[in-house]
Amino acid sequence: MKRYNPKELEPRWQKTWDKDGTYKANLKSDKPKYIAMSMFNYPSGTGIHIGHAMNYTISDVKARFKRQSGYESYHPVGWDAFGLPAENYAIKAGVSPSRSMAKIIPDYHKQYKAMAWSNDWSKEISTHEPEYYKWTQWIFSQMYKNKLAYQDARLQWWCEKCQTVLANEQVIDGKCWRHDSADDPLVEKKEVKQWFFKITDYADELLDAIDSLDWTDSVKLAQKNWIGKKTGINITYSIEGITEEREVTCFTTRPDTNFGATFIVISPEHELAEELANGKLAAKTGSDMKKIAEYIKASTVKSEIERQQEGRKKTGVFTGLYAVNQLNNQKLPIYIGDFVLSGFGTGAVVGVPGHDIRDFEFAQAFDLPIERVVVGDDGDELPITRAEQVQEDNGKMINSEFLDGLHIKDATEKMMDHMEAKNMGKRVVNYRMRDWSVSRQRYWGAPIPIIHCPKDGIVLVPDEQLPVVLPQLEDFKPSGDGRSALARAKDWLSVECPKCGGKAERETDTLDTYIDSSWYMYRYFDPQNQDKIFDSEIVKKWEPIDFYNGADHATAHLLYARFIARFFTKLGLVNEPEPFKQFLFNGKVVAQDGAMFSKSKGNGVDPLDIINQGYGADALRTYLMFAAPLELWTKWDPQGVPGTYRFLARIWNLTQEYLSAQEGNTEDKLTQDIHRTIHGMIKKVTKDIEENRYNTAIASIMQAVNELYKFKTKSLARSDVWQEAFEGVIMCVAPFAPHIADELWHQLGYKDSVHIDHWPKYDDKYLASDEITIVVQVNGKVRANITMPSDATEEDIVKTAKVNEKVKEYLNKKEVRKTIYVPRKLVNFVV
RNA sequence: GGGCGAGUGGCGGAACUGGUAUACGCGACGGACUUAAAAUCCGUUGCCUGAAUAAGGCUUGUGGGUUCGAGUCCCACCUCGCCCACCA
Repeated sequence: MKRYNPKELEPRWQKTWDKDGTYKANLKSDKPKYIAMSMFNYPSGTGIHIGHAMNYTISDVKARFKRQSGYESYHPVGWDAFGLPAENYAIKAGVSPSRSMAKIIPDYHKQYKAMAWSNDWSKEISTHEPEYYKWTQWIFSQMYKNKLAYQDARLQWWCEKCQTVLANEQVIDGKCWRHDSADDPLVEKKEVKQWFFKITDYADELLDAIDSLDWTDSVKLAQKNWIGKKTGINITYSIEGITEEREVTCFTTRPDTNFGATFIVISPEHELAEELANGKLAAKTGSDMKKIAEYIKASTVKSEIERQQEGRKKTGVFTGLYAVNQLNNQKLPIYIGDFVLSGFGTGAVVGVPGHDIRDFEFAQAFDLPIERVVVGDDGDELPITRAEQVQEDNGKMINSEFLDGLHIKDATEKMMDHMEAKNMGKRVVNYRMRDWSVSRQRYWGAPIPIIHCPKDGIVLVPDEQLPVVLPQLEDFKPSGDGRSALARAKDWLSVECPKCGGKAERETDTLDTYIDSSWYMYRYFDPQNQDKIFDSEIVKKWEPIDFYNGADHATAHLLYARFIARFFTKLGLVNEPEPFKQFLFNGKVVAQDGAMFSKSKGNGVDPLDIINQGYGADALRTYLMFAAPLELWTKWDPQGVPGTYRFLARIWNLTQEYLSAQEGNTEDKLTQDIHRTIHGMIKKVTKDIEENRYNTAIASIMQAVNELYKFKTKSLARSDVWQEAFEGVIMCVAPFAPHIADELWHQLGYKDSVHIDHWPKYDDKYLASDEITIVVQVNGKVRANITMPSDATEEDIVKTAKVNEKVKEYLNKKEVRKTIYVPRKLVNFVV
């Protein structure tokens, strides 16, 4: 008998599939289409790790399942090759990033193939190739032409180590996401001229569509929070006793509490603050210009993390000015405080210390009055002196004249109506989301296709001159003045202005790599197109992506991709505004102690090691999909792969036994049992894979195999029903363990691959048994099981249950007050 | 601080719309084969009392509730994980 030897058979099948083009997708096929993919990989040079093995196997199983089920199934492959890690690695190693990519990517090919991911290699893409980034640049041009790209000088997060600006989501705990260890520097704010995409124009669209997405709920919620839509009111206050006439406008979502307002705080970046600091304005009674200027300076230098380290201790400075609350003519002193953010709302807030914790803390720090205007569920009406009395998000109004007695929700509406009628304020909507900063001052990215002309200003590179090819440089370190290394590429830099033909200079910023990854799924459908970004006809046939998964990038990447898809619909390039029909936010594999696998900790698990130890990719894939539900984080168990290896070997051994058995008949009872087992398995596996519950799908195959081992002790013969059983098991296990499946499929006599168009069908008629087991309870406790013919009536069942010895004991001649009967399942006697 | 999710054997985890809790796997123990080991196969394995594969009791983080019946539904609390975080 041949032994199960993955080391021999796996490479052999990989070659065969390659040669036969088994996984090549025909995008013009008449079959129904299906595309499953995981977020593409960033080739870092360290190879794939167990986390990649997890991610890509998830979408591969899905793609294989659909391919077997008769779909034209496409499992694409590509590389997110631009970006900082490759560039930093190149700086360190002294090799250009393009050269190191040329070396790294072929290594990845080997690893992907060893894992048996059913990729269509003929359509491979990489974002760093000019053929690809030509179209990334084209997207920028389209944005610019549609007035969705603009340049603006803004305070940006700046990482000293990266020498580049960072998006908000790239700042983690006050540090750069790439440099977040203890000895790394904190990020700073720096004023930089940046290119932006106006994603905020799409905020409502992006928000409204979220509910209808078939995505992991936590991701949908994260997207909603990221957009952060808030409806409120901008209240404008006039300022008293000032040298020039001024107003201050505050945004609030809680105008109902406005009778409790006792002060106003503006952000250090507020223009009023600036005017006070440079002496343009002052209170008639005098403002401490020096103190104000010092405070502003100190707070801009202060990093985010320093502010956090100070906890909630509020700082600020009085301006000498007062605003007037028109509701009750109360004078509200105006402060400058750094807890107020300039980027949200109007950069000014009205302080209601009785009902907002931050305002309360500020009031305590500056000894400002605290008024109660809401009584919460606790009924506490006492003056507010402690923090835990603050913040009633439910309650009724007091001390608020015409609002008294109203619930806060109704009071909010009434106050907004009142303020709008009296011209005190105007309803507004605010978003947390800002425009997408797309400039990076780094070398390894797609150059922004812009030319700066002394005469014509900003000029777009004409489409026919794209791509603007990234020049080969010896030294790609940032230039140090805030510009990328491209600023030193003098030949490249100097260019003829497309408008006037005069001497001009290229833009030296490159595009954020999130743009590369926000449209790559479309390029998969037409990877070689030289004339267009892609053929819309093919894309419209294949969109949306049916299945997408990943363990990271729940907000930024997915939101940007959705934005680009919506932009593409407006350009008529695609039909579907939502690019990903289904998104699964899968869990990660972590070390046994719960720590993340990482190179620096040296606790990584290399999938290739496990394969080469002799367990094979099939056992590894099966273990990863079996260990836990896909959305859960899993701890790596070194005993796990041997376990699934054993399971596959059991299938192998049993099949060998069958193949060397004599031809013969299988008796009816056994035939029935085998049918029930196999068809039950097929039903469960089909449903479970469909619903992304791979762990229980595998469990039910294991269970069926265990059953077959029992059945074979009765009689194992080369009969139709046994043949059907082995084919069923092999087809069901094929998405998880593709090599052993195709090998055994051929041993069973087939000449084609199990992986195309071979998914078993089940028939419910085999699932029915002629006997049913009924649970009998007395007072809700299980006391007996009875076996009844499957056509037994309720009357029969209850009668039989009642006379059961065990049950009789518990009924103990007492009167049965109530009998509950659950059809074909259970009887419960209440005494 | 806010939001979301999860607590089930020694471990990873099953359990459909409330109906036999602990499927499947790992580990452990026992047996068969073997000179021996590995591999393989067959058993046992939630906890407590019991000699018992007799019988009984208990058990899904804790405490209450609804129900004939609760891992599942409701309320309160505890613990852990993830995400966001001075967003007005």
